[in-house]
Amino acid sequence: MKVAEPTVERLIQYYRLMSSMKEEGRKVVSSLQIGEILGIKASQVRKDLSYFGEIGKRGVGYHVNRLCTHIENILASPRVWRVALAGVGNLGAALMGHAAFKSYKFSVEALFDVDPEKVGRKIMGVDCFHSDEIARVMEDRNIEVLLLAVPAVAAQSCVDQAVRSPTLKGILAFTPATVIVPDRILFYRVDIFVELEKLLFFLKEREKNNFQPAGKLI
Amino acid sequence: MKVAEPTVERLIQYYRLMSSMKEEGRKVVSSLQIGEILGIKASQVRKDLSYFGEIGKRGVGYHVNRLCTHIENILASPRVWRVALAGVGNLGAALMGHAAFKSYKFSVEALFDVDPEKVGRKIMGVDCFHSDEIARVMEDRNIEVLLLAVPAVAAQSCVDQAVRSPTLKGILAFTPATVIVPDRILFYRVDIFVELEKLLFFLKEREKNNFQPAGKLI
DNA sequence: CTAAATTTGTGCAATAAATTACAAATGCTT
DNA sequence: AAGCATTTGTAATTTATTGCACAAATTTAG
Repeated sequence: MKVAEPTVERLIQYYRLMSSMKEEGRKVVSSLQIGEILGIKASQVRKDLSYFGEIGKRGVGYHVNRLCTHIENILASPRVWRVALAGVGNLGAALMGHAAFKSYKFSVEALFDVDPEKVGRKIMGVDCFHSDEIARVMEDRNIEVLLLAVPAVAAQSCVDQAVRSPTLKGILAFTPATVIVPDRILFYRVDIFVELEKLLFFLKEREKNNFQPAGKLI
Repeated sequence: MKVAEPTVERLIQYYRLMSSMKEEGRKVVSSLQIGEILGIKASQVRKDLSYFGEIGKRGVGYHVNRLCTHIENILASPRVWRVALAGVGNLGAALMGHAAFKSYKFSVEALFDVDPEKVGRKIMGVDCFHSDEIARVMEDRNIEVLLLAVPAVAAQSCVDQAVRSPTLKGILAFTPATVIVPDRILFYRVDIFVELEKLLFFLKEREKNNFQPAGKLI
């Protein structure tokens, strides 16, 4: 039973929404209401939510607490993933400091940087090593996931080192650089500049057509 | 003639690759080679590139300089977009400091923050205003695009202010918060934590199936 | 208790995107 | 100059994703 990527993405959104509704004390919600808030068609919401079994109640809607727990189970981790962050510049710091970064799904077990000011110290409670030690430390500390927040020029060399550790399973990269990664490693990318380019491109298209061809909502 | 989003995304990748090949002095490249580097099927590359007219040469491949200019024209801006950045924390600073952020396609005309240390000063040459002034300043300075790098709790209020300016056309948000945006505004989102959740989810799925069902490459 | 109003779950249709397969064009080799 | 090896462009097909429409379940009102 495999789940499509767009479905997982929406499940995460539903989960966030249910969490906040739970806090507000809301008890029940319909697919139409979920859809309106998130900019998704109600039928899509129902299809996504029913994929893992009947969880709603006909004529009523979805029970917020129940749905929340349900999605939590679907998205649950089998264990706490061991993560390392390479690049403790502004972006890395932004990540570390972000509330959403404190998750029970993973723990940050090592940092890497080339700045002598940072190497050898603990930053926010985590040991920072020199980037030359990525392979060794990742294996020693049994790191499964690498978050790559280094400058574009350093990206490939960090990846090359990281994949030498047999413990590595996935990489999430925040760099516009093209990197080569072996098939056995799951690779995801967050590319701010691609998104910005896309926004400007479709802004131009809208202007050309002189008005709005219904872009993305939320 | 409308262009699909996945196509635009790949065009941006092709453009980056061609730029770097151009610098390396490479003259010719085939769809197969492009595809291997970027993790895209050669046929997909050809379909994307031929969409705007025949640009390659059969039996030979694509001329790097020519292809570079070609894609540049497709992605070109009609003018320099006027952009503002709300939230000059770590993430905002990371953006401002990034090499890829210096583009001839847009110029940053205003910053917004609530920190009294920053408000009223120039940061990297750009005036920083208090977030309460978003609506006024955006209209005064004719800002068309807002980059939203504020904490989740502040996101909706910033958007509400920004959409009051009739000059606003698009928003790129870096927040996991759900925000309501009117249809006339083009809205894009970069959500690091959704990507991280997706990575962990599919890592779990791989493990469950005991081995790799060919994930995303690059 | 019956009828009307909601709202889910889901088979089927429609749309979007990726892949295949191959003719046409080009260059290289002999 | 003829034949072979490349490589593009694209029509046709396949796969993926979304949207529609309606039966089934539930609640509310009279």
